[in-house]
Amino acid sequence: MAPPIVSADVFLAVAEPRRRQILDLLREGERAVGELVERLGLAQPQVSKHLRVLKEVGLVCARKAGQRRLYSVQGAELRRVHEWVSQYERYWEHQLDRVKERAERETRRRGAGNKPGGKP
Amino acid sequence: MAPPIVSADVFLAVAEPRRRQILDLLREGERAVGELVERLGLAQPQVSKHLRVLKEVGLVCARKAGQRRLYSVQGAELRRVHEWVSQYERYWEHQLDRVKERAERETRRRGAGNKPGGKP
DNA sequence: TTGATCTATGCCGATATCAGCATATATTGA
DNA sequence: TCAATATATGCTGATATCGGCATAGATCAA
Repeated sequence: MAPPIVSADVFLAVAEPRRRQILDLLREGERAVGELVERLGLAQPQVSKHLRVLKEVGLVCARKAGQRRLYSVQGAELRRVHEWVSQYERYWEHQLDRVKERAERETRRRGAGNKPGGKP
Repeated sequence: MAPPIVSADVFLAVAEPRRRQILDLLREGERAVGELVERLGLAQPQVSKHLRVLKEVGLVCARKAGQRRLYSVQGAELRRVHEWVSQYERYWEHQLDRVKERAERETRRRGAGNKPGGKP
């Protein structure tokens, strides 16, 4: 994986399932690369590359411990994602309201959908 | 944009800035493709393609109104994103705690970081 | 210093994605 | 039926991304 130049974007970083997995593992606490490799069943270089992407967007940080690097979550950047997606809460909360709204849309479609009364 | 075969994934769908823009516009209410084109300053085919992706992951739905298609948000799928990212709330809430934790890590690093007392 | 371990980087090929352009497919109205 | 409008789809080239593999760099132990 060549040095990610463009993708300094949290949304993109998190769109990768493996990277979400890595973050989920790190939520348990600091982990060395080797431990992540073991638990992900992924090759070591791939894990290092994903970690690099995560580091570049500020989602993880690393500290040296002997010959190992211990990575941990630095999740502040996820706040942007949380704030964005939270704007859509009303679309899954109050599921009953959604059903109702859907029904209304149905009605509208059948009733005044094309044109109020104008049909061949 | 060829028919997206693989990317039936909400995280990926939402990783695209334009698609988030589209959703944000649709949050104001139903919109026809043409209106989105106008407000996004993007070419019509591109908008249609992004809408298709959003539709395939269930983030929007369309209804016919004359020769136009009115798209609206169907945000229930975003719940998955919200739930995932919410697991990381502690990383940006209580900023003071974070500072404290960071300080502790610093201490650990300096104190017992490499090896308790073993240093050239 | 030498060798072993742990991690990062570089290169490769396959695939996906995006924008741009042309064009096909409705749908409406004359 | 024919033209106009609105939207969808197909094709193309440029770029990004991912995994696999080899290897470089760092650190520790003897």
